[in-house]
Amino acid sequence: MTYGPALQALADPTRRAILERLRGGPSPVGALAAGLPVSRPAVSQHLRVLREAALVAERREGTRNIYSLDPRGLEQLRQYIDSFWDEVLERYKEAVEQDGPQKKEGGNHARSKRTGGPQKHHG
Amino acid sequence: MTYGPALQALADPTRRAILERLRGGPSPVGALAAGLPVSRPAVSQHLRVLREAALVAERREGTRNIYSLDPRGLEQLRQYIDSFWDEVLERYKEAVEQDGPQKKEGGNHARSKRTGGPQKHHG
DNA sequence: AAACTGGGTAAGTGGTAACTTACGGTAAGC
DNA sequence: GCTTACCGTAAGTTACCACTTACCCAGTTT
Repeated sequence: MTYGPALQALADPTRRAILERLRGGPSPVGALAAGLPVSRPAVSQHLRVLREAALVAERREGTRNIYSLDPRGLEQLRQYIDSFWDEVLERYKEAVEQDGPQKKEGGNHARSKRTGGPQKHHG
Repeated sequence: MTYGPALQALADPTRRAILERLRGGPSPVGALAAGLPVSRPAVSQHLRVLREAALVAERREGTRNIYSLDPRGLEQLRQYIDSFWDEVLERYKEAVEQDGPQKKEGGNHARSKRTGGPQKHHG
């Protein structure tokens, strides 16, 4: 569970832009750089970081390197986030039990909608 | 969906350590700094970043500031990760359909275990 | 073989982020 | 009121990161 490199990789906007462009499918380096406001070597360096974080995978095809999204890094990130989710759920329930019934805020301090309140989403 | 600040906040190991310490429940600043290898002002600055990323919440209690985990930032992060998950699933299936049946690699190129292969985990 | 395409690496630079010490400001205790 | 905890902010320093240009290497084409 080495989520550190993945989190550090995702901190950079340019690297996130690279991942966004990979949503449409695998792509060689040149095509990636063509759609970004930085030079091709910069993209190469970013791809290296993303690869070491297991967020992208590399595949050689003749003279070009095709990059694609790698599930492994995303999986590690998801596990990291989810591990906090359980904690935050616990603390949130505590706060609700102590704070909700006392104040008359309608009792929906723990919102039922997905956005806005914590919610178990994985088994 | 402003996942940028949250991702940038989580890139720093010290900030992640602060969040780890908040797993056990809310805590004042001094207690947090006591368990970390940096000075108290440094922790204060980190808490500011975490607060602006909606990863922690602040509550004043007399002369001390109690910090706790905030669900909102985590929710945004989860949505961001999950948005990639769907894409990576699609690409992965494509790769398996094209690569798996042709090569005789045992057919388990798409692994069934949760760690190692992409998997739908949210409705 | 020579030329071309595609891409990773090296070296250098500017900006920024993380940390420190010093200070100021508010609430509690004697 | 004065002192003592608790904490945020200011100013300054250092280290790292993203980017650029220049260079080099592998594979393709004619």
